[in-house]
Amino acid sequence: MLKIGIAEDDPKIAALLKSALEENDYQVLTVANGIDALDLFSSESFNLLIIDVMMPGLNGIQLCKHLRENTVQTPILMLTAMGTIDDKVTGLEAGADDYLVKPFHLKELLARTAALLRRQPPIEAKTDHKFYFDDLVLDTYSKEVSRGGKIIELSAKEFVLLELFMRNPNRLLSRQFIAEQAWDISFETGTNVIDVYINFLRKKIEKDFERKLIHTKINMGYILK
Amino acid sequence: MLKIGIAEDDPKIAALLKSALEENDYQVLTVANGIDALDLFSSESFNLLIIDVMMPGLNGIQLCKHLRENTVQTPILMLTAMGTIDDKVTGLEAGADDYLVKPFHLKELLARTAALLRRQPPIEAKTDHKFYFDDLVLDTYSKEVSRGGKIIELSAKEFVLLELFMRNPNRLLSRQFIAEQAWDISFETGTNVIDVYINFLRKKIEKDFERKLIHTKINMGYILK
DNA sequence: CATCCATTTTAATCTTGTTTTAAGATGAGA
DNA sequence: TCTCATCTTAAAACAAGATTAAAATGGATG
Repeated sequence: MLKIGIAEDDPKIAALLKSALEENDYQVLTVANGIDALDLFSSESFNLLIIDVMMPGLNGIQLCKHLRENTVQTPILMLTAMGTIDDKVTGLEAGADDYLVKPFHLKELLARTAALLRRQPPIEAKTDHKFYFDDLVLDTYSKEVSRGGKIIELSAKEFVLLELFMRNPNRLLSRQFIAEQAWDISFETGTNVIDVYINFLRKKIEKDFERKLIHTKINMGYILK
Repeated sequence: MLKIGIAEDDPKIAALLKSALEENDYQVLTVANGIDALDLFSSESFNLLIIDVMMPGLNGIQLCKHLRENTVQTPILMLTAMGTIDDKVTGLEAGADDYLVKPFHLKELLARTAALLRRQPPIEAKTDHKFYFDDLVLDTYSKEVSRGGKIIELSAKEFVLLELFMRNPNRLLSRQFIAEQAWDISFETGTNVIDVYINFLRKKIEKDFERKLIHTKINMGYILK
């Protein structure tokens, strides 16, 4: 069952929303202020959050920002008071996915709710943006890498580095180039991070496999081939 | 400074994007319809184009196609309305590099913008990184050399030296010139590195083959012919 | 705020191969 | 034949990269 969290300080509106949504077979939890909302929405996982902009303590915008900063990805529907047109911009900027101006018809709320929930599985639709090389697959959306069908766990930096190679197959990449692209350093530092990370990558993507993919060209750089 | 062009007919969204991007130190130019966009994007050069699909006159897909036909290679980020999932496919087919479904988080826009800008044109792969002489091929992209289809492994210095010859076929290269170009030494040192490396090269690229390619001109230098 | 854990970076060592030096051999031209 | 430039080879000097461990960093958690 799909689970919806509501942050709304007006008890009448909160009750109205709750009953309307429950009638449509959603499971609903409500909180009456921003602080409680932050606690609840951060600790439990929801399919959708409905947040009122005007709340005592922590308002909807601030709440929204905090949640996004805590990497909460749940779709957020923002409820704004009429007249505050700029709330739309601010709300979206803070990380909301849609907004609704009060007063609204319950019908519209239900429609938008359904739309947002329907939009959740677009992760499946995002099957593009994959790079293939030999039996290695790198997906820039899910940030997943696999070789021969077997998922390989990479850290952020490891992923960025491998992505660079996958975007430039059969091209020799100098350390200088790699440093600029993956580490944003253009000057000469005495570091050997790149070597270390090449080593990390090799351990993860080559160790248990037959073919080597990342080759060293001494005094030149590395090449994926 | 990196320059971004935006084609968006909704002035509010356009302003929002502009200010967000400018805050991140991009230079931004906006146009409000497809026709103007085609004019501007064709005449001035940008590092990235952000194009809304829905626009009066010329829509984003058409604009994208026209630009690509005019050999504009700039990365394009397409903005599509919610729900029109197929726009994604159409957009990418028309030549866009990425797409973003409205409404979106500014954070995500900025992330994708950065990603697209970081990505350098892999189109480079197609053009002239290859030098040919007789049956010898030198590829500056992969740093590979082959003769008669057979791969030849060269060290960095050997490669640089051969590249010098391949860039100057049928030209007599003095030791002085070679020293300056390949070793960055302009003064007279008592070294014989060049002779030694010519010998290394000959062993690798001539030993197993019929025709000699590097010829000695006593008291003058060497020539590839 | 203190602690934990994973990630990222630095540093040091070891191995390997490249680059350079040096010196004797070869060969071309006078 | 003699001389000098070039070729060849081997060894020395050097630097690059692999690898490992340890230190620093940065979130997450209580």
